[in-house]
Amino acid sequence: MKTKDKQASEKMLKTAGLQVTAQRVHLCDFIFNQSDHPTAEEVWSWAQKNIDQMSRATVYNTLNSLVDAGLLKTLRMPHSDKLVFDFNVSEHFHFIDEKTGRIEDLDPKDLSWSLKLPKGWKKSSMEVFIKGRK
Amino acid sequence: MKTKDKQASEKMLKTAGLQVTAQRVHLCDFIFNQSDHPTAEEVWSWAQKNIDQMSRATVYNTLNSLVDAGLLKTLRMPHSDKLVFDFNVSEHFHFIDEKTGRIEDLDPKDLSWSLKLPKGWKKSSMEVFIKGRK
DNA sequence: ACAGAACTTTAGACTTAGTCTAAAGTTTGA
DNA sequence: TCAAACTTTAGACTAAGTCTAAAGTTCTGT
Repeated sequence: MKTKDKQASEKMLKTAGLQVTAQRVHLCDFIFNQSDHPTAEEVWSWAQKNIDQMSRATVYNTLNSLVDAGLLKTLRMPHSDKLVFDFNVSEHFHFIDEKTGRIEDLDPKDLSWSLKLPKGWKKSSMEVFIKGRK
Repeated sequence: MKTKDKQASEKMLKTAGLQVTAQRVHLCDFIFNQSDHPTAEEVWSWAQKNIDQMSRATVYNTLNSLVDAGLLKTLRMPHSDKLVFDFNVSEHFHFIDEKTGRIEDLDPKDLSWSLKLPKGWKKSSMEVFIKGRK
């Protein structure tokens, strides 16, 4: 791991109020610098190959801590039973390539919408998945 | 099961090109007349209580056959790891009540939207989940 | 109506993704 | 520096769903 990436991960963890541990720093480096919408199992399988000591529970604990700290969001895709993690935590939508299953971010500016909910219902968040081909 | 419901289920199965069996007729009656966005496990637990002979595999087989035949759609909700079945197969969107987890259909007329995809990308379908409170 | 083919159902083993446990190790802060 | 708080670990466990192959049911052609 590059020194600057290591330092960036450490800083991010600290800023988020999380303890800095070797395992978390390694995982953050992968999640934020080397992966794209990874599933938990992808993170775990990377960790098994690339980190000497790392248990499955630590992977899941770390992912959950990062979500709780607001550094990651979880997505559940209509086409798969796996939980997906997204380090883009600002509002945006997702495109799923039907051929490859690959997930791409869509700029929220590219979807304009207006919603009329029944009286008294209040929207707090919104998920949009576009399926299609490239 | 009411005679007219039984006949309706039989007709629906036939029309869809599926063999009519006692198990499928029972399950269809529940799915189409007595449930609302059920999960597979809800269907299975209903079946255990209400049908003498019914294996878990039959519940899943039947649900999958109904999906293949276009009579049901599957949904994967962002907030749950369970597959949900929807007998409303026409275009519509979903509202999830944050308090209860309950899923409500939204009339597609109540969400107007326009999407600008990158050159060459083609949308084939779209899922929208609104989370909020009532 | 009958035989054989095709399809469906069954119990229970299996798989996959993820959680839990409790003991050992690490980090923090007075 | 020491204790409290937090984190990691291996592996058992759980939940949701799939698979298997044998037995049962329905369909098709005559």
